[in-house]
Amino acid sequence: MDQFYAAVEERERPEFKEKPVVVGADPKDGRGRGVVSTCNYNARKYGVKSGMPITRAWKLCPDAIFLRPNYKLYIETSNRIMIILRQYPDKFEQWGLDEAFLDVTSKVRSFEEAEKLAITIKREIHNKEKLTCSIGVGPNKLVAKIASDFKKPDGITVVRQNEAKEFLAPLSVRKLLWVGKKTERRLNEMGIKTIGDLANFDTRILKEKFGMMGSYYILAAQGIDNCEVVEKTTVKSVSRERTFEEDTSDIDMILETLNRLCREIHEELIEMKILFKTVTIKIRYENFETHTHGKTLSFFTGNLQNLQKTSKELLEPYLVRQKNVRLIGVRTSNFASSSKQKILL
DNA sequence: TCTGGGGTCCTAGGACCC
DNA sequence: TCTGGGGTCCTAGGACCC
Repeated sequence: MDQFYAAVEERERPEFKEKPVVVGADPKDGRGRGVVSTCNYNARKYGVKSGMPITRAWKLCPDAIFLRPNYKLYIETSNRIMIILRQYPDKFEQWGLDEAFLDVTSKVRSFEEAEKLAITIKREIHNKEKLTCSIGVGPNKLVAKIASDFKKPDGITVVRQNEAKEFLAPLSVRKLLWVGKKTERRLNEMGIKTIGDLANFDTRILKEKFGMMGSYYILAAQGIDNCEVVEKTTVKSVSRERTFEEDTSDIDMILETLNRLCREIHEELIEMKILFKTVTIKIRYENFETHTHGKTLSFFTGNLQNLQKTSKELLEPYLVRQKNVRLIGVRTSNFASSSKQKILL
């Protein structure tokens, strides 16, 4: 979907359309914490981008409309879009709230037919939801995903297998899936800037330096990706975290927040009928130093007091330091279904 | 620039079992 | 004395995704 959160907000409030819209944290006149989730194209003209600190966005474009994300609305919209998409492929994989992979291999006979199908899908989404999206058609997930990003907004890009290598070669390595900021920097230091550079690089050295991912990058640079389109069905962890409005040393307040995060997790686990065995806390100090500390119990539980007591015990050793706290978080994992498992409290 | 929140997966070390 | 090999599970940190 194109600038999904911002586009949904514009749909609900058409008068926003002509203005820069930034969805994310509250900028609080330049003292706010957090980042930009999504912004519309009018805001991008000022240099605002997703992931940017909200204070920076506020400096770049103080007159923009700054909105807090309305996740309920985005999730509902996303769910309806995913229902539309599911009609078309053999295999379907949702990717976040606003992206999806559709394996249509057996539904079409050629890339021309695939492109027509892409047009049909775009039209249906636009008719039903008044939103635009950009679609990539490719021989595998990797190429399709990069192609989907090639022409935005409201674009379609088709890349056949025999065109894939040429299509990728001039693009930055950063465009590859699983090449983030750190890997990009490491590759750049090795003189690898584009996917073409990567395709021509010594495979032995890449494997040596990047392990399993190295092997993936080598194939990816050739336009090869054997990953299946597979729906992720089971949840592996449920977590909550909170950045305080100001760094704090108020232990009562920190522990109160911890209890609240535990309650929120507990409610979600009950709804999902899930028991957990592992609790992990997270703490970030004012200098951004971050630690996690976890414990696996000897039994599965869904009990709120267990969660609160365990997370408090895990967090306490980190609260004696002479440093203000920026963030705390709680995560539960190692799940069993409560309908199958014996419940121990 | 001053860095959210919800996730997944990988790595490396260590404990422990037979 | 100086010590194998297969396996599982746990822990902490980090990179990456949207």
